[in-house]
Amino acid sequence: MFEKIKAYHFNLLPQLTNQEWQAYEDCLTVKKYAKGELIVKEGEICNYVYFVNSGLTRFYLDADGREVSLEFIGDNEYVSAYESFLTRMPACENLEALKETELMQLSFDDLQMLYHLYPAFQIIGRIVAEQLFICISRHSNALMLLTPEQRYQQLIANGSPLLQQVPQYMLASYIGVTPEHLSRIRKKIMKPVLVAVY
Amino acid sequence: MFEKIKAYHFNLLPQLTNQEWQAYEDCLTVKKYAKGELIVKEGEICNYVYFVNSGLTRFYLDADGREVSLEFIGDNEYVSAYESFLTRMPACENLEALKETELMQLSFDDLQMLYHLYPAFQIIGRIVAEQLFICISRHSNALMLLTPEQRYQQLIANGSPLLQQVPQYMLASYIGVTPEHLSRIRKKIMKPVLVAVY
DNA sequence: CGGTTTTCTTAACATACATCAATAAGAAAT
DNA sequence: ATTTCTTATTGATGTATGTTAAGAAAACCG
Repeated sequence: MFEKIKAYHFNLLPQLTNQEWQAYEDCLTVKKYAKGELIVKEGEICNYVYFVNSGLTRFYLDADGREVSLEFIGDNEYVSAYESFLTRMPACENLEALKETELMQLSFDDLQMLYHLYPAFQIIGRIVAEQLFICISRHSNALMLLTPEQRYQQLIANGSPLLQQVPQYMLASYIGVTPEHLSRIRKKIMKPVLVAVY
Repeated sequence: MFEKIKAYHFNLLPQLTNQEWQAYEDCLTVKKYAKGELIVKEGEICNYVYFVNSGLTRFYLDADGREVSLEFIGDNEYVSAYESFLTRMPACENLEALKETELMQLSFDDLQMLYHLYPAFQIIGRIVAEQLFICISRHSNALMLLTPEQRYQQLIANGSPLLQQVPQYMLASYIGVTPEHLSRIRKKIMKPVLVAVY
């Protein structure tokens, strides 16, 4: 039950002592979500940080019906509506299970308790926040710098597993276009520049 | 010399003891930059976190000549090419003084020393990273959700001081359009919808 | 398996934005 | 004050992307 999250933390600094790890395990509980279920709902305060044991999740914003996908998070990663979690204010994004998904959850109160009892968790909390900052900062830079077509090309170039696992209309909003336009982009990429030289 | 940064930290949790504050002050040094000078150059490792005593700075990416403005940071705020600072890898963004600017700088090594000696700095480091995450996460969401015109309207609605202090062509790249197009957006906003009802 | 729903593609047309070029308006320098 | 450089505006034109609508393909379900 704890193998995956333990393996994840084994690669993290600082390493936890047995006592710290035991305290951490005691705070974790398992949750299962069916395909399509919402893990975090817009408008509600997010009370947990989740570790994805198995499955796939999607963050998205809902602009009166138009769903804008922000991020897809799968196996062996932490996920949370972290802004809401930190500020204790209602979340503006939704977190959805894209398929049968198993999570380990850690509550806000338990985390504060760990911060208070063990300085090592303070350091981990700092490093996690720093990593999150780096991820989203890169993502944000890509949004400013690249066209939607270039962002799609990057998914291909990186061999992103999202291309297999995520429906195209969600990828479309992720790269910032309509599903119709992504379809055009794909067509264009498949039949590359054919200049009529004969 | 330390009034502004001290006032800033007075509103932060946790409060520093006199000893901690003294240790912090001992690490800070003042730097002045002239208008147009680069504080952090793309390709170089950023070795400092800066507190802006006075002046105005701009982050931007350089896509072969086309400058894309990411953020403007002025008086009484911390600023750094934080990804580069954290990872010790070359920065991909430039940080420029938009006018005569005075900064207080804290080096990477000194910060590690403070982290090591005083747990309070660990907590501050965590909270700072969390705040940064929140800021950029909101910015990133706005990029996905709003049109350039709506982003400009937001600047107006928030009474953003950037409208006065930053040249329009920099604001244009900040909201994601060309200077020509921002000019047209402004024109359209000034002469609002005139439907011919007579 | 057949039917139903969801997802993907295609086309025609509309709109937002980029590009290029010219000019005008301001700011800085001499 | 005159010149020079930078910044802002405007118009003409091109391209990328959105919208609407229809049909095709794929996934799901009884």
